[in-house]
Amino acid sequence: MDCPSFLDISLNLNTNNLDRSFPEKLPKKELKVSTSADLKRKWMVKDESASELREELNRVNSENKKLTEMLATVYEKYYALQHHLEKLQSRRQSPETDQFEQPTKRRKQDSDESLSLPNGFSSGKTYNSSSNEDHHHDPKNQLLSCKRAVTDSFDKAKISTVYVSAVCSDTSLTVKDGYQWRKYGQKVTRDNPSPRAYFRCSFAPSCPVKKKVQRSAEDPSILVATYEGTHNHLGPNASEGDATSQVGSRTVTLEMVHGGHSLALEKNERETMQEVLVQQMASSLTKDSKFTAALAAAISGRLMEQSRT
DNA sequence: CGTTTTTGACCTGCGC
DNA sequence: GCGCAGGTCAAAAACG
Repeated sequence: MDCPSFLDISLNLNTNNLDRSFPEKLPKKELKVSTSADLKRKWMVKDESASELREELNRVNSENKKLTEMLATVYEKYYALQHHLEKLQSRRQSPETDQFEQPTKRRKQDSDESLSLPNGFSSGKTYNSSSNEDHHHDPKNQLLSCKRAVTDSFDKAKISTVYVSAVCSDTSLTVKDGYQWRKYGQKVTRDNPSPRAYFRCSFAPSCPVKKKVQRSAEDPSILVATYEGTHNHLGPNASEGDATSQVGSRTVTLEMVHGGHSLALEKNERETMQEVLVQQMASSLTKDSKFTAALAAAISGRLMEQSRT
């Protein structure tokens, strides 16, 4: 899958411009130093360091290229996932072709859910999109946040569902959203081999919010978190629940445009996505002790060289 | 030792 | 009324 043109995924380090500047400057200096043997020796040292710098720039350039390729791969995977969801959405709209439809009896509540995407991907019932959770879940933090509006006036608990990508091998069933949760139960449900975990906000009983987390039966790499209720206390700790921490845990989230059955991203969301990816890469690099050590060594080495000349 | 997680038992609501 | 399935409780275990 090609990256769309609106996404400039190259990491512009301006190394090419620097590289081009060297040949222009060098000859001028060489003319001057040719009159003095000492200056000539000095210049030869500088020339060596210039070639070193060129090598360094070449190395950085190739690294830049690799990073660009990595970023392209990330985009590729993202769009594949998006396409997959789009397919599921279209299946939902044509129930006669819904291969996931459960022939057996279901509870009324579940039947509502089965009207839409299979395996709890969405709900035929519409839910309120203005719940507190939705405000707390920054678009950056959510892979897919399917918002729904409550039509049932008796349902005072606002419900929202969030889809989060997760590592398949990770069986913890935890969705980092900044809040602290206490697990109070786990159950294996009939239509999904993976267990469903039940969480209460750790501020309970003063905070009534509950959360259910279960792997999607369709795609085990996706965790489906269902939030019920509204937090009646201050929001999550920024250091815990902000976009950076989510990025760090390899969770990339986006809002899904639900009303028009379209998965097309709004322009600002694309920019957000781009920012998130750049942050992710920067975060990965700064967390890599080898990289930072090498960078520090290179910088200090260069400073030492300059101080000597 | 206090807090959190696990897990089997129990409760509740729905369909037949 | 019965059986099934989801949701909750609470004692025990695990953890820091």
